[in-house]
Amino acid sequence: MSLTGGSLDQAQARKHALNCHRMKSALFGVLCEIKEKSALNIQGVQQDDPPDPHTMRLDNMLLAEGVAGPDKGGASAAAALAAAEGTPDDGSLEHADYREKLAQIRQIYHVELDKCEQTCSEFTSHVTNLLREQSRTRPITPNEIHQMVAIIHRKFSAIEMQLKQSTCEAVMILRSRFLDARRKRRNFSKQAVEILNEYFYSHLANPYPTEEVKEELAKRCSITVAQVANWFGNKRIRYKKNITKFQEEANSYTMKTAVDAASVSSLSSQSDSPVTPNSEGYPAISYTPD
DNA sequence: CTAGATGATTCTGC
DNA sequence: GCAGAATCATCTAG
Repeated sequence: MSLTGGSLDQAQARKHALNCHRMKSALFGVLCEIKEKSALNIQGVQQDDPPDPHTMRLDNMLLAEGVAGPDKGGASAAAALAAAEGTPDDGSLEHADYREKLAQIRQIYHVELDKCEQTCSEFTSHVTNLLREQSRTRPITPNEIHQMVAIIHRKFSAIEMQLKQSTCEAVMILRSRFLDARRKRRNFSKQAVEILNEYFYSHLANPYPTEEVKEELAKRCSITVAQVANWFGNKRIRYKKNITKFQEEANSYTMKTAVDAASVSSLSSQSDSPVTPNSEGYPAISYTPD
C-alpha cells in the first residue's frame, strides 16, 4: 500500500492520458497489424474444419440408441434388442430393466452435456469480456478475440466428444450385457434337472438321446431342445471327468428308477414318461449301497 | 465374499 | 454336423 498508495492517482492519471493520447488509435493500429503478421498471432486455426467422421459416428450411434435426440425412453433400442433376441416370452422384464438403465445413461449424458455447454458459454463470455477490457490498454484485434473464442469452442467440443465416447461405451456395455445370453443364465428347475438326470442315469451306457427324446424331454422340462442338448453335452463330459463324484447321484437315480419300475402303481402320474429302458450293451454304473 | 456348480458358447477333430 | 473339451459368465450355498 505504501508503495502504490501515493502514486495510484498519479498512475490513473497517466493511464487516462495515454488512453486519450491523439496517437493512441494510430499506434494501436500499427501494433495490431504487426501482431497479425507476427508469431504472436494464433497459428494453425482453421475456421471451417470439416465435420469429424468420428464425431459423426458417435452422434449417429447416440441417436440410434435413443440417448441423443428426442426422448423415446430407449424404446427403439429396446425394440432392436427384442428383435435381436427373438425371445418375446421373458423379454418384457429384461427390457424394462434395459430401458431403465438406458434412461439413466441418457440423463447423465444430458446433464453433463448441458453443464459442458453452459461452462463453455460462460467461459467464452468471460474471456471475451476480459479481452475487450484489455483491448483498451493493449492491442487486441476483434479477429484475435474471435480466434480465441474458436479455440475455446474447440477445446470444449473435445470434452463433449469425450463425453459422447464414454456414453457410447456405456451403452455398448449395457447392450452387450443384455444381448449376451450367458449373462441371463438361469438354473433349470429342480424338477427339470430331476427329469434329465433320470434319463441320463437310466441310459448311462448310451446317454445320447435322439431328437425325438430330446423334444420330449424339452417339453417335460419346459426348456428348449438346444438346452436339453447342452445339458446332456455338459453332463456327459462332467460325468466322465469325475465319475466318483457322480457315483452317489447315479446311485440315487438308478435306485429311483428301479423302485419306479418295480412299483408301476397308480401313484405315478407320468403317463407319458420318455424314460425308455436302456437297450444298449454299454456297461452302466454299478450300484453300490452303503 | 468365495468356491464350486451349472448353463452356454466356442473351438477342434472326426 | 455332432461330440468332446475348454472356457466363460452367472448362480448359489456356505
